[in-house]
Amino acid sequence: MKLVKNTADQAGVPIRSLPVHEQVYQDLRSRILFGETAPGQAVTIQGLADALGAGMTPVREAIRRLISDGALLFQGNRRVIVPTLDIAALEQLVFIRKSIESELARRAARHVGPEFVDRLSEIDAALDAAISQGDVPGYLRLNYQFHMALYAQAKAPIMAEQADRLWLRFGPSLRVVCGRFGTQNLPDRHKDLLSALAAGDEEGAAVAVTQDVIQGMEQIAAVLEIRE
Amino acid sequence: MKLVKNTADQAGVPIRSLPVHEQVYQDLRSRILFGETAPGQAVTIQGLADALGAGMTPVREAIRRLISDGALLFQGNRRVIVPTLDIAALEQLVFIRKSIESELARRAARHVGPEFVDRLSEIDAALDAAISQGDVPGYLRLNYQFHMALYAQAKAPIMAEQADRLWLRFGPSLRVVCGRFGTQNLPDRHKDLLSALAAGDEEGAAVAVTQDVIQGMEQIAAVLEIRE
DNA sequence: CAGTCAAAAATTTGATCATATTCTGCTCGC
DNA sequence: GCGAGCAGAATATGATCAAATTTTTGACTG
Repeated sequence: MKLVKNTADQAGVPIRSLPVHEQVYQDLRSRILFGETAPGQAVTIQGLADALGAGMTPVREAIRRLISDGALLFQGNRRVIVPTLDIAALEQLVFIRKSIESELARRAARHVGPEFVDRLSEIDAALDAAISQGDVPGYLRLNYQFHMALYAQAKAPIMAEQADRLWLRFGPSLRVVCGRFGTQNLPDRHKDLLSALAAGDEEGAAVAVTQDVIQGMEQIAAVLEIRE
Repeated sequence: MKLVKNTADQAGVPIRSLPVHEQVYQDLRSRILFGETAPGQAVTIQGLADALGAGMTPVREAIRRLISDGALLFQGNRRVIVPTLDIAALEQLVFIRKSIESELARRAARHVGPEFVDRLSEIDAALDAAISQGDVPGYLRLNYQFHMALYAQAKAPIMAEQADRLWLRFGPSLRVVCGRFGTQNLPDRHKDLLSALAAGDEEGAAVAVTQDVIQGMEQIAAVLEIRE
């Protein structure tokens, strides 16, 4: 797979060609976030460079960013892996997520308009469809998209970025959960959230998100405890 | 300034030579954190490479990491600067810091022993000395050291890392505050914290840290409002 | 004739790569 | 088992190309 260096697309509209290091970053990030690279799996610079047809300098930069994001772990030697969650890490993630994401929901509820609720509902409908079809990758992507759309509405970019980064830490494990339990018993807290948003109920939105966070993390915890 | 490539120090003890990109990262990080590079100031890859006597690849990696940390800002073109805080950013930082750092204090209080309180007290004494001598860099470093030592004791590495990263965002502005107001009117909330810790009072520790956070952020806010 | 704006050259800086070097872990023979 | 050497992978450099900024220059107008 060769990355193109495009200054204009075929329609003649000048598309800002992203730097290669940015493309590699996005690519690798999404692979990790949606569990395509499993926890524990090693990531090599040369392997990635070869796979993406890029030089090693951009790959190197992408990997450093992802290490800083917590999406990759630099093991004292020169080895880089996708980190494996343990109970202690998960417990900390729950605390931080509850604090930040509930506040983001609260703030988003302050800025919603009807068109926004519609858009979220659309995503949620697609999400339900993915669940009933057992489409795990689709579920993971839409769930992420749902939350990020919500947080973008909060008009608190720094908080939203923090939340976003946290998803990189448990994303890989979420995939493992779905691989083990399927998509059937994924209760959906999003309906509560949508009605709270439609009513402009800040606290209701905060509670709904908190519930969603707890529930998701509990599923991961269940898998972790089995593995012990 | 040339970075040494040491496999052993002069005493013969094998010292693990850090990779150049790591050295550059540490160096630049501490410069930003303690305000040696002012907010708004541009950071160039080649400039840094020349200044540190390093190649551009390691410098590049260090800069990417710091961008991911929020310590540097990548401006759409290819320019990188130390970001300038605004009120909205500061408000978000206050919220996150209160949530995370108060919890870290709570957890640290659970794990303190007398020797730890002693060590913190030592740092605090040095901090007082720096304040009374008007030693701004010393104050900034010791204050950071005080908080990080506390958070390390909480046995919650992920939360501590999040907190650490946030300091990179307001550190540069703290320096500006001290440059404007000096070190004299820096009230010190650390005494409350120390006695709470010594008493094993989790909530007391949490409150003390929250107060410390609020007070520090208010000082920055005051400067921001002047600048408007 | 002077001032201003714009175009173009020059310089600075960023992006990428190919390559040399060093380090790590592993294997094979003793 | 244990140590030397080997394969592979990471680190780091400098060269090269491209993009952006700055400076220079020149023409046109008032």
